[in-house]
Amino acid sequence: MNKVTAVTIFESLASGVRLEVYRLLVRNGAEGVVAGEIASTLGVPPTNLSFHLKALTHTGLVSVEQEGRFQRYRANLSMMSELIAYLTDECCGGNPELCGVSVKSVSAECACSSSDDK
Amino acid sequence: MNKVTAVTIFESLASGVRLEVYRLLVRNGAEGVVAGEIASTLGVPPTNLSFHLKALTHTGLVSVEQEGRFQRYRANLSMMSELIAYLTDECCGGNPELCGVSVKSVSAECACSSSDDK
DNA sequence: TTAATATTTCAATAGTTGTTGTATAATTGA
DNA sequence: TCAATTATACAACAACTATTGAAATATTAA
Repeated sequence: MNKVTAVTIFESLASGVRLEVYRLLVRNGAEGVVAGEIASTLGVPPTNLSFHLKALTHTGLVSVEQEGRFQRYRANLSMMSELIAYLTDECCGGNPELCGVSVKSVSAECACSSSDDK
Repeated sequence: MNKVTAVTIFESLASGVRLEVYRLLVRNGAEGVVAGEIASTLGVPPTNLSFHLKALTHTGLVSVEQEGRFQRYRANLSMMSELIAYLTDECCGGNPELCGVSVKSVSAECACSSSDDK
């Protein structure tokens, strides 16, 4: 994780629409959600949603897979783990355990994001 | 943690300058850093730094304490813990342990942020 | 092939954010 | 008190972001 990537991730989530999209995808885990369903669930016009989904996929925070004429989106949780590590790994001069924030890395077998971890 | 607060925190960190400030404060833990030292360490003009510090303190991500004519800033790590919890607590329909991301809450005795946890 | 569905791209516009210099406020030491 | 130091507030401008509707692209079904 580097500064530019971290800033881009924060920009990705610094929008009410994108934050709701991300959380919806986190809740739906490996199953993911297709674009039209995201739009109807959140009440966001498809044009606008597409704009925000593009921002989220561009950072890698969300992945997309074509499924016939649908686009299925999923949250990429390992990116979030890396981000948290970046924010805390130098805490107190390199002793993150003192800070009360810990992160386990996402394993390949993770029930929540396995189909999404390539 | 609610949506508006979370978006505000992400906005706070969605800037190279603010992210560097935050990480500098995390590294310095309870000791904190005064504004002038932040400015010289990061090479940011005082006027501009003040703008960014205001944004960080406004969200509560950073706290400030007056010390004579200096303003001493510190990272508020408990806010970060809450944010992470907000992002992951409904993962996989309420089973965050499946996601590989865990967060311990910041304790009052935390060596890193104790003088900052009021 | 044609029509319908799902999604994205484009262009226009409104609003927001970041940067700078100058001016101001607050604290300290002589 | 006065001058020096530290930091913030304000105003102006450039740059970026979000939203919308209309048009385009891609897939499926008839």
